[in-house]
Amino acid sequence: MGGGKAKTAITPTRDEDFPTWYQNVIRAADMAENSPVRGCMIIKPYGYALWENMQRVFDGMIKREGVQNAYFPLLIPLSFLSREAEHVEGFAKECAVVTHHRLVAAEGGGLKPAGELEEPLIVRPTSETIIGDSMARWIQSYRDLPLKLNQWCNVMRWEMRTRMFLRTSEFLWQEGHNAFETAEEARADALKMLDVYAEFARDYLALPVICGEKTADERFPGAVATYAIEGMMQDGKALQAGTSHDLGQNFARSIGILFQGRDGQEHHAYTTSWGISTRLIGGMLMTHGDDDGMLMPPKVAPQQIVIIPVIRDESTQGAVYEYANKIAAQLRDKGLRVFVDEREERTPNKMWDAVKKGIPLRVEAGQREMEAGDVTCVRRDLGKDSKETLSVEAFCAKAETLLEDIQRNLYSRAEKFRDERISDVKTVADLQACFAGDAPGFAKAPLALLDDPAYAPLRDELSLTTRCMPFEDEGRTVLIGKAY
RNA sequence: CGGGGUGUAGCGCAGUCUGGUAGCGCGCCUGCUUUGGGAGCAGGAUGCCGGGAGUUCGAAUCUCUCCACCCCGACCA
Repeated sequence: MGGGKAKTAITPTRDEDFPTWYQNVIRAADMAENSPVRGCMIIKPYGYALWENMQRVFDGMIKREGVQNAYFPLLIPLSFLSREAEHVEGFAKECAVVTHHRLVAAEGGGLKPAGELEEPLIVRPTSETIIGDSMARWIQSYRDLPLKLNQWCNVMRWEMRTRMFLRTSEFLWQEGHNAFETAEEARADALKMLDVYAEFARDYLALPVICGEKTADERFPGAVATYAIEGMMQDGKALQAGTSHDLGQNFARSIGILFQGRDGQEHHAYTTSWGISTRLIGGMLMTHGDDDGMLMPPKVAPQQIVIIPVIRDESTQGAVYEYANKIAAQLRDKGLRVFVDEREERTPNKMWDAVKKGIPLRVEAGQREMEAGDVTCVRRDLGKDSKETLSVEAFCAKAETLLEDIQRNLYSRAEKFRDERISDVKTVADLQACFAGDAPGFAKAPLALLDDPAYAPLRDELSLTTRCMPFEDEGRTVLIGKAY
């Protein structure tokens, strides 16, 4: 290559302007777009297919943990929210409120609400209170415990500033709500569900995450303890990718979740709640994406393999399409998700579309391959240098292994990136030096550093946050970084 | 809620200072030539220039006034 900069599919590049790059990857991959409603997003079919795959995998994982799915209302009576004092304080400011019902024609055209509700309803920002209300009726005896419920739904938080997938006013998630007889069981469950999150992130989304407990000021409103998985994005910032809360008896007390125990006495249940959201999609983008666009982890990729029939002259089109579809059928028999790109579009554009969408494996099948019984394939993670031509049989035999290899590669390079950007610091001065540069990553400090009087001013000046107290250090350290 | 900015074709923007028939790039449509890492040429369609009021013979442009959205902070999965 000459001295010129390589042409990238996405401009600006990550180095030039990370936030703009992020937005442009979403658009280039056709995952989502802004909606007419402030702060909300439209998830397009390609983005939603990714979410569906994530749901399918994760739903199976929690069912193995004995969790049952249910569905609770979108609207929650205002009075429910106020039951838990800390909870109200944490969420009140970001609630959307429904105060009226029914629309009638207004004078001068348009519509106006007709009746005012007796009690305002809030659009759920999370459902501890309304699910707790049902739990209070469903749980009577220790024999009803544990009760493990989950719902896949949308929630709304009226955020000041929104960013696609990472923070939107409405987002999709799962929220799990479990109830137990003892404090120990609840604590173990909160930790267990965090483990499930870590496994999901690591093994399916190829996201290396650090598991830990949140410091008191980062805790979920109303929780006794909040555990989180934290990821590092390619700009060095932290992303909280999932949380699991030990709610102790706080919610049970305020909502009245009581059961008669083995001792014949009434006791408050111990509850947990845990959630992951479409934010994980933003996390995957910022972890795996490159200057040519998205990179989908094979295990959840909407399309694992794209086959691009290369047409040189129209007389061969039918035969080449047939060839491509035959290969696709063989791969689908192995349970792989395959897309044959028969769109009426120029071949180079189809290739770039596949690149920008981050389809893990691209297969080119033209007359050349057809005559030899071959395919040409390229790995998205390694780029065009990985291009190789091999027989259909050989490729089909190898496809699953290739995808597993891509999955592993995505994880290990993300892990390497992260590990190179975690620095040990001992003092506030170290911390300051650590965040002097542009993409500092995380600092790992002794827990006592938080009590240093010089810490808070520096934290505010550099807008640092404590991410978590990693389990790997048994609570002796704290991870500090900039966050999304 | 504070500070800054932008509203003009589907998208991205110029034009506004200095008023005079609405422009460019991409995309889209048609045709021909092309097609293995982002095609070329020719033709074509698309605009209440954010809304309202004013000044003027004449307003995208000047004045007033609403409105919407974006960015930076405080808040957050």
